[in-house]
Amino acid sequence: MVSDAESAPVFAKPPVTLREVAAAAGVSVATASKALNGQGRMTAETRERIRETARLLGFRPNSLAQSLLRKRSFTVGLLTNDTYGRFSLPLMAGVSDALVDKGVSVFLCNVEDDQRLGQLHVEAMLDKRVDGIIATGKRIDRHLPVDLSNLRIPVVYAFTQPDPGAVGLVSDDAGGARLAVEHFLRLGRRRIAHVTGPAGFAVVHTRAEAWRGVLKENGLTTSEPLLGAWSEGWGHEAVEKLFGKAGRGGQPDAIFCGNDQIARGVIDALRERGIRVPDDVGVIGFDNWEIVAEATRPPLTSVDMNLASLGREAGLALLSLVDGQPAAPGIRKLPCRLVVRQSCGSPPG
Amino acid sequence: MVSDAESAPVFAKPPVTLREVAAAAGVSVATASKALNGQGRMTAETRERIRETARLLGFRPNSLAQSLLRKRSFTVGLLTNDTYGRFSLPLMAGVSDALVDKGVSVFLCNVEDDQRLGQLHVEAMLDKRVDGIIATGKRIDRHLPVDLSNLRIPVVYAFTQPDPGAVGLVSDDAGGARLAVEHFLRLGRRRIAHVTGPAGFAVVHTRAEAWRGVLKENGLTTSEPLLGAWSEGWGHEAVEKLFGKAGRGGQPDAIFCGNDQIARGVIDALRERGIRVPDDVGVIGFDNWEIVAEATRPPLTSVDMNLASLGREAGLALLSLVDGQPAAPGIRKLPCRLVVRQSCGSPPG
DNA sequence: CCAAATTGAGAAAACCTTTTCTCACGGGAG
DNA sequence: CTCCCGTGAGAAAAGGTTTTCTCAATTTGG
Repeated sequence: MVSDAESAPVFAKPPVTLREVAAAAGVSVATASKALNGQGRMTAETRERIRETARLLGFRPNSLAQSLLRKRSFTVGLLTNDTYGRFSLPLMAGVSDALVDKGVSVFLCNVEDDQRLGQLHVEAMLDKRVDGIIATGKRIDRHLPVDLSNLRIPVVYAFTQPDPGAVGLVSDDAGGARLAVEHFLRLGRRRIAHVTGPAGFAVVHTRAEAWRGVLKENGLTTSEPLLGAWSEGWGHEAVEKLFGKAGRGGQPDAIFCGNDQIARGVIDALRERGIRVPDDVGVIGFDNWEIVAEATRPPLTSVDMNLASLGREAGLALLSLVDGQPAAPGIRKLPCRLVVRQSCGSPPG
Repeated sequence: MVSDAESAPVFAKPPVTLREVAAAAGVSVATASKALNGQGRMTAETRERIRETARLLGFRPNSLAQSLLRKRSFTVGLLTNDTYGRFSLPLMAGVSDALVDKGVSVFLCNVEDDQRLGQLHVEAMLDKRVDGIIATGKRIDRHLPVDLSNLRIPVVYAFTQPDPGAVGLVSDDAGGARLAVEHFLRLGRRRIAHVTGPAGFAVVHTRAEAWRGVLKENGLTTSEPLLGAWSEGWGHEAVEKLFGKAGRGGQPDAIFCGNDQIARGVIDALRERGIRVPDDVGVIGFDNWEIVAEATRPPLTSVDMNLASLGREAGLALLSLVDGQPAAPGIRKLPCRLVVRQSCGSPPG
């Protein structure tokens, strides 16, 4: 039977301090500290006795005290404005994953697109003496609504526009696009269209350039990319434009889409027109948003930006900056990866 | 012109300390502290002079030192296993949102479904002296892979299975289901089917019970819910089952779906069969996953679990626990909200 | 057997802030 | 003129840990 008196104030007893360990082991705090950290000189027997005592008492050093002294909090801030998006989550997981093993914890700071909120969070992080900051967002070509340029701690930008002279990590969108188009070429497709998002996004142009580049390199005729919205609806419309005038020989046998939602719209529209995917037309998307890619019929081949890796790299980059290792400023691009499902077809052989 | 020597080691200068402020103002640290905190006694003139000095020097108190003394770190941990999911993100945003104004920062800890990782994160949080922990996940009826039952700090569970005797916050799934079914009834629908996820999920039964309950209360005949998967594919199949035998008079005029993906599959399948939505059959989904709900044709009416509010409430609950206010243990259910779009139809009038 | 070197361990300062005491000084009351 | 009290401000301890310095005791070398 558990009494109320027993269960209620269960979180009252304070943690064990080094002083208590020292007392229990019959040594000074200095000796105890050195014993546990493998520092200083003492008999192996003493060291072991202290360690055993600490273990028995469940001693865990107070990070706050350690941080105060060492001027390292083993804490970093993660700033994002991608509240509901799907980009920041894998990225955050990657960051967290890279850092937890080194004993570094991550402050999650959601700043929306709000200056005031950004300011608030940055100040809170600074006050808590974070060792560094990772800035991330939903767009590679936009700044967060905060100024991180004159902080006295290192900053790494991942999947967001870096300040000039700062360290930035982004996905290699051009490379990702090449991956898709070259895959189509290997499968024998020759008339490859590109349906993508609005002109206002930098990645729209990056990917379109790469698409066009691969076609040119292979001596194929190029056309204009179809710019629209990042939506299924636009995918439908685009199919209308591409296949509207029936019977024309110039209709594509492959469509490279700017994201998975567009691709989904494209595939649905093609099916409704009785055009078979992948037999008549192959489709490749971008983002590899699994829940969408796997629900299309057939399942969607898509370019994955490896956001978790990006997050991991960002975490590691920040850490080495914190350790005083100067990092080459500028933007580093991390490779994408093509996840092949069934929407792109199989080799002709 | 900015010289390299100037821009490179920009994060070398240490922050201003209270001691420096005191020196600059010609007082002791004690007086400086009191001046800035509005404590102690001194001439208004002295206080103002110190404040002005602090402002000029850009002094910000070191949270680490404050925490050490006050035994409050103004920091909480947020534990989740929903790495890529869409539930935890709005929830986390809500938590962060509720706490940032009170100067509390949130440690993001992604534990996947990994015991070791969970252990690691909890220990890191404890070492950093978080004031409390919020546990959240992707399923209401599953525990996180960590034992939080004997911590000496308060824990609040949000959208995950709480330990017995703990404080838990979840969405009111039964209420949400009622919202949907009653909406159908108000629109004059009478034969309302229910297509939902696998039997292994508690919410499947909760929502199904509520659905059946509303039908019974209104004297309508009830049937068995169709249990399957949380996927579009299952939505398709379910339509097959419901409308397979053509001509039967008992075919539904409304379908309440267990999530938005199922609803999406249902709507697509209905369209392919030439059944008009919402004219012939109304459809309502669950989760209000906007990116899906808005892409269905027609846009999907759906039950929103108000996850951001849930997160906010969880944050506030934890805070009052931290402040020593005893909270009633047990599970508190927060209301859902029906977001009406076009898939459910309009009133007959 | 003595001086020197080494060893084991503790004292104390430092990190930065808050808070409780203490104290000097000036003014008012008796 | 003395006593007491209120006022303004500083000294010091506390919080938990790390690290440098110091010192006594023991061992080594001559």
